[in-house]
Amino acid sequence: MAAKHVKEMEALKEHLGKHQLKLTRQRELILSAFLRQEHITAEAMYHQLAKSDPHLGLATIYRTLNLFCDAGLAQARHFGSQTQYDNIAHKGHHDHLICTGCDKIVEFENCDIERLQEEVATQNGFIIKTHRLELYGLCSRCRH
Amino acid sequence: MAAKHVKEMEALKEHLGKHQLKLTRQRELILSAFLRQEHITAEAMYHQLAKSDPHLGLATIYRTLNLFCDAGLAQARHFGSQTQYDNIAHKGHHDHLICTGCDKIVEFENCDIERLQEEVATQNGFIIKTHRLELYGLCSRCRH
DNA sequence: ATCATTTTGAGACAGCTTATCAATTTCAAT
DNA sequence: ATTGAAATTGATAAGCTGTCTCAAAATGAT
Ligand SMILES: [Mn+2]
Ligand SMILES: [Mn+2]
Ligand SMILES: [Zn+2]
Ligand SMILES: [Zn+2]
Repeated sequence: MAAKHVKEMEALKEHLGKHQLKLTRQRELILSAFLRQEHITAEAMYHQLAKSDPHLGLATIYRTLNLFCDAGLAQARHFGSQTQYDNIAHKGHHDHLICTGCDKIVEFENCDIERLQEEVATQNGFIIKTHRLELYGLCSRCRH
Repeated sequence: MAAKHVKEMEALKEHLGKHQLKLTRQRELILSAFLRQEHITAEAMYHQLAKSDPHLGLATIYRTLNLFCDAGLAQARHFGSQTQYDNIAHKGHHDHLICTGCDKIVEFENCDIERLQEEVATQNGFIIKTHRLELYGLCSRCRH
């Protein structure tokens, strides 16, 4: 319990230190809840945490998840109308397959695609900083 | 002038006919303005058309651009916070390189990437219906 | 020309996220 | 341990993009 998510906590503390930010009870709480998820929206986390912490504000959730993005622990992804915060703390970069039938999300990684993306960028004089690749379709179960 | 965009106009009329919709002055006007663009937001088109047609409503622009999507002339893409309507009337499918410095958008097409996407989907039991691939970075000019 | 149906324009409304600001908390310096 | 400047929080207002509402106008089949 005490040894859980220590590395991520250290990463957060390092970011806080570099930017004159403070470690608060809320930030610790939200971090530990966030690290249990694969992807989550601010709203979903708000309702989840409200059970044990009814006074935690939605704005604080948003602020904190955005802070995690700055710290490199999370990545904001716009699936549909809401922002999903993706837990990339102990996962590398990855992209997503999204089932439009049941909203299932599958993560994948493909070096060949990444390499071709770089090629395309170079051909056009660009240097890629980020990218988004989302494949929308039907999973095996929803196909029927 | 009169022979411009005839094919797209016919495509629109065909769609209207099939769906009991009517051809209006506004739809003609918005179509001809839209076909001059590569990508445009509803807001941008609203301001552009307001010069010659101050009473054209923003809701009408949205409705009409969405109609073009249904008719296969346009495709909605969510870059950042706004929806860009992409003129795909006489272009096939394509993806985008986006400069975060100057907002320049370069279109590209890469069959190898598309093929690898299909592979990834198949491996995971998915059948792709659509996808989005956006590469964000700096163009040659903005790199300095 | 008639008239049922569709469309329009203006503004209200909705969903998601950020800004505001007084009160509280943190933490470095005593 | 106490102090106090600076950062943070929570409640809520505001912002932004896009859709809905509805009375008035336009369309087009007859
Ligand atoms: Mn993910
Ligand atoms: Mn395009
Ligand atoms: Zn599914
Ligand atoms: Zn640029």
